[in-house]
Amino acid sequence: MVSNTCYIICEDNNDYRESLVAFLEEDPELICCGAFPHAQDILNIVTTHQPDIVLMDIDMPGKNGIDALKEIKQFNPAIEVIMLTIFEDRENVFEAICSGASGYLLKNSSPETIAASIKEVMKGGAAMTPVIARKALQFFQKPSKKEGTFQLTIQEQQVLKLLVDGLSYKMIAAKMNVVMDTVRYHIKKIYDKLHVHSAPEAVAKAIRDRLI
Amino acid sequence: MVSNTCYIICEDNNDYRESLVAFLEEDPELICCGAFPHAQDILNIVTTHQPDIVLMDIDMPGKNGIDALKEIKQFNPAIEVIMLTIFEDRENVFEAICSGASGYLLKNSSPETIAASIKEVMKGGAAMTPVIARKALQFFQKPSKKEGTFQLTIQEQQVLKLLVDGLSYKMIAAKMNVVMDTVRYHIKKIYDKLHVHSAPEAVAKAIRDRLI
DNA sequence: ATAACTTTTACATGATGATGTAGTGCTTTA
DNA sequence: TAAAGCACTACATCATCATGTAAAAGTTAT
Repeated sequence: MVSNTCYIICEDNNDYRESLVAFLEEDPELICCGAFPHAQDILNIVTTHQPDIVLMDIDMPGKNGIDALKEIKQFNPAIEVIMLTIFEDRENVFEAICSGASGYLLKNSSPETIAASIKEVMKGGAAMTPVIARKALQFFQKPSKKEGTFQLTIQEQQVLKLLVDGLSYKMIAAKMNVVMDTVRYHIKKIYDKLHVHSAPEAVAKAIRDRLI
Repeated sequence: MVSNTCYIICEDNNDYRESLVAFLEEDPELICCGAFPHAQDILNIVTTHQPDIVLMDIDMPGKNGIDALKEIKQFNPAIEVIMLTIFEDRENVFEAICSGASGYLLKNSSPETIAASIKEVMKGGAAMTPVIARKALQFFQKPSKKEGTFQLTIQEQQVLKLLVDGLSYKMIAAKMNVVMDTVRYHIKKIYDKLHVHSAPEAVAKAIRDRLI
């Protein structure tokens, strides 16, 4: 069973686009069903050409590749998108990944790598160079106790966790087998340490700073 | 300039551990400075053997690999850790990545792949099979409006955002140029839609489901 | 245009939360 | 051992929140 993959490419550099397509033509599994110097009308493009996968440049005149990516994913999440770009800064990588890109390759990648990446993505994998992967991972490696966990005691951490889970003072007290006043005591100290003055604030801070 | 890499391995399967080490011995750049069938005393191990990188199994008798990973990273974030395991479920991958693993490989990876991964990590990259990478990426591809944004109206979204920012009803009312009762009205509806009964709960849900 | 719905406002009330003061008991440290 | 610090408890008070009912005002649809 031969499964061919139909791809389109949006890339404003004519030389790069054409030579990449020319290379990929060599591979019988990869079928180019469209090559465009922009992503202007991306939704029309994908409805018309029905690609399995889109190779998308970021920096293009008119609509940029990340906005195009968002439109595609909103329109049909089943369409895979690999970003193909010269930018490898945190912001672009983060934006692209969060918006649903299945891969992020630099343009200086070899065409062989790009071909292999397309196939990996079609097999349910993600395509990234190791350095990009590292950047991606760093996004959710908790900088948690970056400020030293705010020095919360065990009980305070426990109370905070239960607070984040939406429990009332009364319920927290029950869970911890203490009296409500004890819970108040701990919560006051939590507020002081987190520099907040209400439960919603504390919860937001706890989650965002990954204290819990 | 030859830069040798010193690694240790924690892996309870003797055959696997020994054959992997034997293979890696072939590579003059990779120096095994310790091989252990457990991670029991991991902090002592790393202080004694000073590895650049640790290959860590997850399922081991005594201390599991993820806990060991956490200890290592807390002790010295400069030590790279590659998880080497048979588990590729969401939870383990997520835990490992969040705890600072620089790589996550399956044990059925070829030893050549493992050797290459060690070198990639030492060059500042991350080591993951494409499928693992895909799982990792999915963690922060916003499932945002997975349940249809909970159908919050514009005002409700606005109120929710301000609530998450820690504002009181009074402050929210002022910001939105409405009376406090209006804020109450919206908040009640938000609670109904989110199936919660308090501000902390709403805030937690909003942040976790990326509604804001 | 009228019914149906949404948004805004008002009023009321019981529950919960935020904060302060203070006393007891236990552990740590000088 | 005395001082200091932390955890727990108690009591008090005012503010804020959660919820309900209800009535204008504005919108949408038939």
